[in-house]
Amino acid sequence: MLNNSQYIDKLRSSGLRPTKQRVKICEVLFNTDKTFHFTINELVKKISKVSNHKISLATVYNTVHSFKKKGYLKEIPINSDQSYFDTNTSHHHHFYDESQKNLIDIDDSDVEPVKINTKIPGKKIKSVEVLVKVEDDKS
Amino acid sequence: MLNNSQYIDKLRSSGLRPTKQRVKICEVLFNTDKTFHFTINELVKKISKVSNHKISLATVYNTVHSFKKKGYLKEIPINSDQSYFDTNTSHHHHFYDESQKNLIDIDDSDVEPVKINTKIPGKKIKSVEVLVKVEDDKS
DNA sequence: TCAATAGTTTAGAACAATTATAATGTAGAA
DNA sequence: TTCTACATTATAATTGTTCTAAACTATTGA
Repeated sequence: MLNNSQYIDKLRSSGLRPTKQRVKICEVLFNTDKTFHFTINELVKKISKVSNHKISLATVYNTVHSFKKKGYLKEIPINSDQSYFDTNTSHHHHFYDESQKNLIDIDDSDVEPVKINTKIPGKKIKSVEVLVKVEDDKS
Repeated sequence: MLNNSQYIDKLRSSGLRPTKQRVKICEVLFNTDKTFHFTINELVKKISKVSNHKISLATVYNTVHSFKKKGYLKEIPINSDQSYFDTNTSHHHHFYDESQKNLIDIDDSDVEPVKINTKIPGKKIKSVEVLVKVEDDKS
């Protein structure tokens, strides 16, 4: 929940020029209490709903990728025809409802720490993500 | 590690006609002690290495999808430009080395049971998969 | 204040993975 | 053997994403 000048500062301080397009995308992504999941397509639609000045698809891709690189967004590992991104960059997990193609956050505190009793020589763990696939309970 | 007539039985018993192509793909996928991970592209290459009668790309896609539906293959949830499949359909997890785009199995016994302390009304858990992303340890 | 320049945006082309199409082929049942 | 439903095939179509190269703009420093 920041205002534009704060987005400008944030962008500048991370080495990204605060262009109109980037600030607009910040507004759409971060001007809310809730974090959310989105695909590029959904983001494009949301932008055009909020703004009358359209941002080109290439710019949306570029911006999402640079925000991901800067750590403002996370990519969620699920198999889908599209990539999902998450404005919640804290450590957490997901339910994925395959029937409705719906993603739901699982708070890190709702998952007991995952203990991995094996390792790969020369590699260190970067992240541990749990994906819980659910389906309709017909019982 | 089955022979062709066993694959034929297996296919027939799951309602899939044992065509030449499906039996050949069974051989390529399951005629080994080790389970492995593959993309459709890699599978196509492997088939053409083993056999001189080529199977069309569409058939490989169709077959992999029907094998997945029958539970002979699992799709591995990672973000990539291609889908990864796994001949190991038992419950297990993965390391993903992003720098080398390399997937490594983690035995279920090497991961302490993942306890999820929340649920979604009306849904039941279908699977719980852990993806551990690793990177080079420069320390 | 005003170029210079390096980073950005853009439309559209290109690309790659996957799916659809529709004609031909084949397994299994009668 | 013949019929029918299911499979395979080559190819076209589709879709998500990346590339390209020209136009644009934020920043620097003269």
